[in-house]
Amino acid sequence: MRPAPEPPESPADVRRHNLSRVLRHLADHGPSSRGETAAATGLAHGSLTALAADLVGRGLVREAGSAPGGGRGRPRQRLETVPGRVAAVAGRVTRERLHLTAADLAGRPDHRADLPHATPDGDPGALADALADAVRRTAAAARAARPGVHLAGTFLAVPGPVTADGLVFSTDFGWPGPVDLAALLRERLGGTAGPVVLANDANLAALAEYRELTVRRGGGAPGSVAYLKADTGVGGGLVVDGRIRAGGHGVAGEPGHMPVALDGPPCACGARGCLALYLGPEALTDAAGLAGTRAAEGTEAAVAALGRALRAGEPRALAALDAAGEVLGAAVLAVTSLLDVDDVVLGGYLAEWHPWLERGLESRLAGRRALGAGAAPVPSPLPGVLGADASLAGAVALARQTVLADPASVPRL
Amino acid sequence: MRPAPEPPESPADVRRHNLSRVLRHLADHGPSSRGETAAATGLAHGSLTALAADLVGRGLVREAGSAPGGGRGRPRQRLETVPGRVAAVAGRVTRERLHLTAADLAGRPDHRADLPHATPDGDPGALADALADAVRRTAAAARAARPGVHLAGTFLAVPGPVTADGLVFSTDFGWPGPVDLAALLRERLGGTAGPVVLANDANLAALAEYRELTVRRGGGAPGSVAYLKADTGVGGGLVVDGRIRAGGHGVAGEPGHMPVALDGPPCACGARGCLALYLGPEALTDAAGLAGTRAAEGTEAAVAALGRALRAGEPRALAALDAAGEVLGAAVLAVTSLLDVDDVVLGGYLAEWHPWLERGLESRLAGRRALGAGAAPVPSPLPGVLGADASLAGAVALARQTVLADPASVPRL
DNA sequence: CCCATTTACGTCAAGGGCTGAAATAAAAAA
DNA sequence: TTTTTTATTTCAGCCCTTGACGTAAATGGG
Repeated sequence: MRPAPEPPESPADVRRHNLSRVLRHLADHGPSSRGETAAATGLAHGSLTALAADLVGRGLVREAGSAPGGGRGRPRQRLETVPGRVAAVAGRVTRERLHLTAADLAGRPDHRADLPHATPDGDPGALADALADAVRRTAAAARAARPGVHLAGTFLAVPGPVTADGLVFSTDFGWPGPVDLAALLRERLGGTAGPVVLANDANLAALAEYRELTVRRGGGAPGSVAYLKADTGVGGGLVVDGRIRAGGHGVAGEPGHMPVALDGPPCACGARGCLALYLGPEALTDAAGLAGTRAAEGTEAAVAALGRALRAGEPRALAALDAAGEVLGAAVLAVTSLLDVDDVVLGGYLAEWHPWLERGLESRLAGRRALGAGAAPVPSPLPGVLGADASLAGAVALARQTVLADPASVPRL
Repeated sequence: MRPAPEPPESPADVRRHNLSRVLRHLADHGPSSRGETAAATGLAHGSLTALAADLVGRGLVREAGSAPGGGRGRPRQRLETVPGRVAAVAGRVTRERLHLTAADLAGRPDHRADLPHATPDGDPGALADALADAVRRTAAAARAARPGVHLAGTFLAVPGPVTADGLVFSTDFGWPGPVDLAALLRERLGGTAGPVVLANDANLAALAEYRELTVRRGGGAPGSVAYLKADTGVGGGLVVDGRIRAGGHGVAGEPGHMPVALDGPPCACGARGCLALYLGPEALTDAAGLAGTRAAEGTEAAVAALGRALRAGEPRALAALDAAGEVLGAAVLAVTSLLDVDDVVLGGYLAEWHPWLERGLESRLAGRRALGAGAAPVPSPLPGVLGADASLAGAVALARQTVLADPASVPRL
């Protein structure tokens, strides 16, 4: 693809790396003194003075008084990150709507907008116009609410694969081929609100659930998560060593058309027994006996009806979820065989209906450790906790990651 | 796992990176002048003078006369890598034998040894003793043949997963739990022949086939390959961005127990419809009607018999391979859905019998691009070209990668 | 109340790296 | 032989980290 541009390294890169190292330590481990931070990062004390001064100068870090309960000697001055210094415009674009928010890097959303975009199918320019307008509005609101805030950029979740070059493929928008939506947006925004970054919505949801999981477990080393969701379709994403892995074509971790049954029914994609044929909304609602509802009121209504049926304990619905759990269990085995991830997280209605999937999952995954006592354990899939906002949270997480990776991108005050 | 040691960066790391950048350019693109190299790497001319002098001082690079056919002006002095400056001990350890060789980094093997090791099952110390002895012998031969050669280390392919910490799990050797074989070997070698690096044999085979593929295609940007092999069992490996990805537990890309059939037969691992139940040597020879041969003469003989049957065109053998091709096709779809690799490479008898697998593969993979014109193409699996020596070649490739990543590890002359 | 002790942090010279401009080297053309 | 052209080397300037040393700011004993 790209002609291997891999740039040379310079002293400036060393600085970037070490600034990032210090800022990430403070962000992940809470307030700590210069000395503690130096010890934790392996940097010399002298370097830490300079690095801390740099971060303070950019408004990213501040002194938070002396640490309590010290013994003798000069008390430690604690450093902490400044919550509101940096924000980003985060968004989610769907076929019909634009969800936008300005969030600080802790993830607190603000200035939320949720508007329909009546842009004609297949016209990327019109969508870019609507998006640019909404982004400008959100950015302006964020700037007005917190004067002096640095906007780290515009991070958008889009339905469809995004390549390393930023091209978006999306049949959702009626685009037959690749569209450089980021470039269209940049043209219209002209550098306001910083760089424009697009990513696949399921990948961002994976990142958000990954972050949620690591925060809940108290930080620690970066791990890996495979995310598997179903709502309007079956999708997924992959986070390895804390970073989204989308593959060269942007479709890594997309399990919808992974075959799980050799002699399964034929799929529109040309293969047979694809996962989507078992876990997709059409298949699942039909299996639960809601084909009539689906035909009459649409797929979304049928999914809602299935949810009600499950809570009511209707036998056909329960049986359908049992079967789906088994298929999901097989898919989880395939994922863990190939990817060796620490965790598998479910999203969409797979998360919502996790209690009813557990029996089927268990029947496929129980006893699976038997072979090779020391071999990798197969993680039980965990229900995601972020719901429909996962990809929006993922956009914020990506913004956070971007700033933490290069604190020097934030201007000096 | 590890407590996130991520070290700080210093000017020395810049040097390491840029030395590597220059040496890799020369290794991958053949001889080129300082000016050309500077342009290709993005380094300043002045820096290149110093970097080239450093590499020359370590004996890794030499001047190769002026470039032919220049126009006016001072002719370009070409730089080229020195083939014999660095070698490594590469090896493959199986249940019964030790294969060892000393190879220069271009991959030319030398001083090949292939000896049985009659070490009692389950005794890592005895295996380490035998290995250390063979490694010492090979290293001594390499040093004698080329005085002054730098030995970059000992790189060994082992059957079984290797974790990031170097622990080896191997039921092949009758070890019930993890063994730090590298540490045992280091104790015995005491720094002779450099660092000891262990890696999974299938992962190394994947690396070797990846390198073979990129070299054949004329270099270029690092890509990704999924490797799928069957010989005494079903295994595989994963190379992404030119590097082995083994996952946190060392089992990424191990497809043997990936389920491909929801209602398939039960497997010893506790799951159903595992890939190994269709492509493993027992399953395949039985399907071809060679169960009798297998019972009488063993699995290896049955596999050989199946090879003869295929070449003889026996219908049952051909039918078994057709069916296996279909299963393999489904597995390839699963792999490409989850991993978005550029290529899938087959190894073991899957490579050898590729002609007979093609029909089944084709029937599963043809027309698979239909969905989403711009979506990722599904690559047709390619037969590997390295045969049984793939993992040994992979050990050499890993040695090469290690030296190219840190030329400063080679001492000044 | 003062001072020694202890701990944290700031300062600064030294060492190494990269850059880019100017100087030098080496060949072909005039 | 001189000029022109192109490649490479040299060197001053700047940035980064390190580690020793000095200073700041507390506690506790006399």
